[in-house]
Amino acid sequence: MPVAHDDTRPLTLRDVSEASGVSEMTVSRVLRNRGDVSPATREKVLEAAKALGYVPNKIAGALASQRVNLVAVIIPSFRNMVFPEVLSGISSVLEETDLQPVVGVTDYLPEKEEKVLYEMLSWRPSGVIIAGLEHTDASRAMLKASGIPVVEIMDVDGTPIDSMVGISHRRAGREMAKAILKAGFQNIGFMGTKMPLDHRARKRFEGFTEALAKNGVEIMDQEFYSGGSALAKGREMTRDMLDRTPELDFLYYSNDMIGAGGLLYLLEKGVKIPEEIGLAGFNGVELLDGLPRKLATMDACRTEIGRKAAQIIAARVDNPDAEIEKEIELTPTIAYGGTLRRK
Amino acid sequence: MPVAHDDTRPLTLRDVSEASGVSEMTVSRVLRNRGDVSPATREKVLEAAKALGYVPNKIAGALASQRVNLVAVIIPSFRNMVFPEVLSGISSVLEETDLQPVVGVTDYLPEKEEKVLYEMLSWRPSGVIIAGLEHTDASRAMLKASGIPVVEIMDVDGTPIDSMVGISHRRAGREMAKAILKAGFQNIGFMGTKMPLDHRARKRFEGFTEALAKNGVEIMDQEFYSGGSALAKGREMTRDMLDRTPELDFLYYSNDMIGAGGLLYLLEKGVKIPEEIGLAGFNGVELLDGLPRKLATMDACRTEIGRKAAQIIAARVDNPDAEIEKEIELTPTIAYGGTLRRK
DNA sequence: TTGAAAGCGCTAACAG
DNA sequence: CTGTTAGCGCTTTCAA
Repeated sequence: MPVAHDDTRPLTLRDVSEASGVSEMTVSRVLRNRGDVSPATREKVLEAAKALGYVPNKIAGALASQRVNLVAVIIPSFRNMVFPEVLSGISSVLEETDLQPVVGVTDYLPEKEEKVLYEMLSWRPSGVIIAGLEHTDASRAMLKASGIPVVEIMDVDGTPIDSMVGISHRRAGREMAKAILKAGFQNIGFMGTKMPLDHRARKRFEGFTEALAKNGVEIMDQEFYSGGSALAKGREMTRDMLDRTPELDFLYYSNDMIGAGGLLYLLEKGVKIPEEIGLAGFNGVELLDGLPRKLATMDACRTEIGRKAAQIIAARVDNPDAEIEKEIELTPTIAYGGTLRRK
Repeated sequence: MPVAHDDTRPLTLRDVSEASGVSEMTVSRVLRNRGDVSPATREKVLEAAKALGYVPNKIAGALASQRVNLVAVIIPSFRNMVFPEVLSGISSVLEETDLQPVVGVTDYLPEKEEKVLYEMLSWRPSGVIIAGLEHTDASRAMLKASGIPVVEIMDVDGTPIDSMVGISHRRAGREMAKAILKAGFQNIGFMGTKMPLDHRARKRFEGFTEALAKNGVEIMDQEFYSGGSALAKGREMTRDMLDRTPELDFLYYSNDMIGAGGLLYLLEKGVKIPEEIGLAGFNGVELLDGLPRKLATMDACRTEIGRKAAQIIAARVDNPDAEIEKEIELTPTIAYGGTLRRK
C-alpha cells in the first residue's frame, strides 16, 4: 500500500534513498539490476520503493545515460488494417528486447510525416521504422543526420536511406497482370483509391498496366474513390463500372476491402464468378476468409515485414557495427481463391 | 542543406549558439517562440539551426521544464477496429493543442496493462487515457499517485479513478434485449467472444440476459469463440447454432464482424431476414454499409468518446483546477438496419 | 559492495 | 531584448 508523502510533487530517487537509508546511487543500482548490491540492501530498497509507489523518471535517466529505449514507428494510418498488422510484427520482436515502439501517424501527408518525424526524433529514439521510401528532403536529412538505425518498410522499389524491408509493389502488379492474362481474361477494369500520395498503390498500378501493355492489353476502364466505407465503395464502383463497360471480364481492385464489396455485389446479381467475371484484390486480409467466395489476392507480408524491421533495429542497437542485410525483399505469392481461375 | 559537423555526437543548443553567435538562452527562446526576441537575432538563429539540421532534445527540455507534452493512451488492441477510431477522435482534438498521444497496447491482459502503464508513467506524461474501469490494484495506485489527469474510457458502469467517458454497456445490452422483444422475437441465441477479460462485452451480455429475464425470456442457445477471422467465425457459429437449435428466431452477436458473417451465411442459405430470423450486432462499424443487407446494431460512440476524453485532458493540462464534468455517459442509439423489424 | 562528485542538454528565474 | 546562474533527476565515473 503506497504511503502518502507530503506534497503532490512526484517521488524521486532521493525519497526512496531517505526512506531506505541507502544512497541514491545504490537505490538506482537496485532499481536497474545493475552492479553488485548485497541482498540485504537490495531488499530494503525494493521495499521502500514499493511502499512509496515510486515510479522512476525515465526522462532524467535517459538524459543522464544518453540512452532511450524507444523505437519510433511512423505509419500513414491506423485505419488501413495493413498497418496494425505490421505493428504487431514489430511488437512481437521488440517484446523480447527492452525496446519499446512508439507510433506516429502521417495520414499519408509528407508534411505531416516531416512534423511527426521531427517530433519523434526530438525524443532521441534508438531507431526509426518508417513506412515507404518517399519522404521530403527535410525528412531524409533528419533521418540521415540522426545517426540512428533507420528501416524503411513496405516497399523496396527505390533506394533506402539506411536499410529497407518490403515487397516490390511494381512487381506485385506485374505478377497479378500476368496471372490474369494467363487465366484467359482480356477485358480488364481497375478500381483503386484516389490517393496520389499512396506510392505503393501507384507502383502496383504502374506495374500492372506495364505488364498488360507488354502483352498488348490495355485497361478498358478504371475508377478511383476516396472516403467512405471501402466495402460500400467497392459495391458502388463495381456496379457503375459494369453499367458503363459491360464487356469487362475481369476486375482488379487495389485492396481487398473494395474487392470484397465488388464480390458481394456480383454474387447478389447472380453473376457467375469467375466464368463471367474474374476478380482479384490485394493484401490478403483475414477478412476474406469469411466471404461466400474467397477473393483472389496477394499477400503483402505485413507481419513479416514488421518482424524483420524490428530485428534489424534490435541488432543494430545491440551492436552498431553488426553485419546485417540492408535491403530485404520479401516475395508475395498469389492466393487464387475462387475468383481467378481459367474461365 | 545541413552542414556536416565534426564527430557523430548529436547537435546541441550550444552548437547553434556558437554558429549563430547568440547565447544558448536566446536560441532556446527562438526555437520555442517564447518571449521577445528581435527579428534580426531570430533570423540568425533560425538560419543557423536549419543549416546545422538541429533537432532539439526534448528529453533535456522536459527535465528542465518539468513539462512533457505527451498523453499516454492505453488500449487493449489495435486489431479491434473500435480502438483505432477512438484514437482518431483523440488525435483530432489533441492536434489543436501541443499535446501528443502515445499509444500502448495491453492485449486485454491486466498484468500487461500494469507494465505498460508503469512504462508510460515513467515518461511523466501530462495525462492518461485508459480503456476500461477494471485495473489491477497496482495500476490504480499508480494512476492515483501520478498526480496527472486520468480519463477512463469506453465504459461507465463503475467508479472512475479520476474521470470517465463512455457508454453503459449494461444498459446497451438491456436496450437491445427490449428492442428485440418488442419486435416480437422470443427464441434468442447469443454469440460472442470467449474473453473473460473483455469486461465491456461481459457487461453487455449481463444487461442483455437480465432484461430478457425480466420479461420471462431466457437465451435458448449461446456460443463463444476465440481467435481466427471474425467474419468466418460468425459464419461457422451461426451454422452450428442453427443446426443445434433450429427453432431460434433471433441471433444477437457481441460484435458486428461476427454478425456480418452470420448475415452473409443466412442470406446465402436463402433464409428470410428478418421474417424467419432476425439479427443484431454491436458497434456500428462502417463496414456494415457495404453488406447486402444492413445489420441492426448499436453505435458505441467511439470517435466521440475519444474526443471528449482528449478534451478533458487538454482542459486539465491547461488549468488543473478547471471545473469539468468528471463522468460523461454517452447514449448509444439502435440502428435498426434491415434485420431487426417486427417479423 | 557502497558512496560522492560531476554533468547529461535544456529551461526557469532573475538581472541587466 | 539578451544574458547569467542554477538546477531538473538521474547515471557515469571514480574513489573508498
